[in-house]
Amino acid sequence: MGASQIKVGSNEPRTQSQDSRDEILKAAMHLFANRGFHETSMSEVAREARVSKALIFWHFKTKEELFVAVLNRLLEPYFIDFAEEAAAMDERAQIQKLVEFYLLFVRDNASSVRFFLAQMLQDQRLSESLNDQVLKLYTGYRAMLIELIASAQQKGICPRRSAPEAAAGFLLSALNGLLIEYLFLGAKAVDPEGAVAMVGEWLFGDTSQSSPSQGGA
Amino acid sequence: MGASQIKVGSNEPRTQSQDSRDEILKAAMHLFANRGFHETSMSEVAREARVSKALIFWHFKTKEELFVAVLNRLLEPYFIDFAEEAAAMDERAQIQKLVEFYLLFVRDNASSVRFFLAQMLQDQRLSESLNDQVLKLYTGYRAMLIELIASAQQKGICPRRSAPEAAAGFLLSALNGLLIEYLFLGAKAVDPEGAVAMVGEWLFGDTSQSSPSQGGA
DNA sequence: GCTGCGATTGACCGAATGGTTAGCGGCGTT
DNA sequence: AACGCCGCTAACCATTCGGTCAATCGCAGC
Repeated sequence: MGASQIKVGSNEPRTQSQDSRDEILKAAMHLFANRGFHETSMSEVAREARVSKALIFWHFKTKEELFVAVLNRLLEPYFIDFAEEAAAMDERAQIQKLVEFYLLFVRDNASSVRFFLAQMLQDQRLSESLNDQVLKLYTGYRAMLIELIASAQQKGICPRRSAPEAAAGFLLSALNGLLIEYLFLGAKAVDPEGAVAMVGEWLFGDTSQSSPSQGGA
Repeated sequence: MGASQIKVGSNEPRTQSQDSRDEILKAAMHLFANRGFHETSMSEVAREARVSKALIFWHFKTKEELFVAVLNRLLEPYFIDFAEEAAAMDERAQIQKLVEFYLLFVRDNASSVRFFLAQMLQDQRLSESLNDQVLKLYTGYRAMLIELIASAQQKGICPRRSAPEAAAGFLLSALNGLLIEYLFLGAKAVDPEGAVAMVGEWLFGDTSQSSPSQGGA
């Protein structure tokens, strides 16, 4: 229905097909992320993308192929390099920056994080590639933490004497716990600042508490 | 097909209908927990329960009704009272027991925990009642932790000076983090003993490490 | 103007879905 | 022996699913 009329102001000459493919991906992202794989039908995607169902199958051979395309698209913002952000900081500041970064990212990408988590929990077969990539992210983050903690311990900044691996594992668990707490209870229950302060207190024996309130039942 | 011939030796006189209803619930539990709501068809349930599909609709009006029945059945083992288990222990032992209990429970009920988590993350409408009950469990557990920590602080056992709410929240987050770590990486990555030791170290300034190994890359 | 080709569509398909219905066997009651 | 009810089933129903196909549309090159 008049799809050829739509020519939103994009000066760059993209093939018309790229446009429709993108529209389909956008619609599929939205639907898959909010309803999951099995609960989303190709007809719904077609309707939301204002495109015929057959066109989707022209762009993507099967529903699964569309799904993994969506997965990869949603995963893109997850790959950023932290290195440039923490150029000349001491270990302690780097660790805290890392923690804050994790939590802010989760807050800003809550919907896709929720989607990935649910997807990996439920349908392991469909999300094998997803599993690999997430695991890669996870181990990378973990390795950075271990290195930072070990370095901090050597410099004597960190009084805690646990093995860096164990400390990093525990810290990561706490972060993941905050993640799911955030997913369920929303922003009201978790604030990055408080968590960062908590980590500082735990790892470095801090007692400076900038925000001493935060009671809850 | 000859279903009336099956008369497994059960001496107790339960109505035949209760038997079939139970068989259906068992099959549905298995299938729902391993595949989710939308991915499980009533015909599959019927086949696994070795019962006609119509009989399922005779016991349960709709698929959703069967589902919530399964939910409640799966939730039963989650309601236990901790009070009797920790009768005459000091706060520290109680806290550690509580932590150990949490982790052991997750390990022993991993499949249903995974199912609940995925279900709540994905389909909030269908799991409203589930949400309520889990939240109740959560806040109950949290309240116990808060009380124990506060009490330990008053007695001077716990040197950490954070607000009990904050400490309990952080501890709970760590536990939830261990939960999802366990769900993804399996038993090899998380051991309750190590976690309990870690908590002791964190909360009470312990340095006794009974199992000093456990390196990882 | 014709041709060729990438992009797009409506109509269609078999399979599976959640749910219904008419009826059947067995058993306790009268 | 007739009745009625409970437990149960095979067959059926409308709808929706993922996927296919022949037929177009628009446009570049000749």
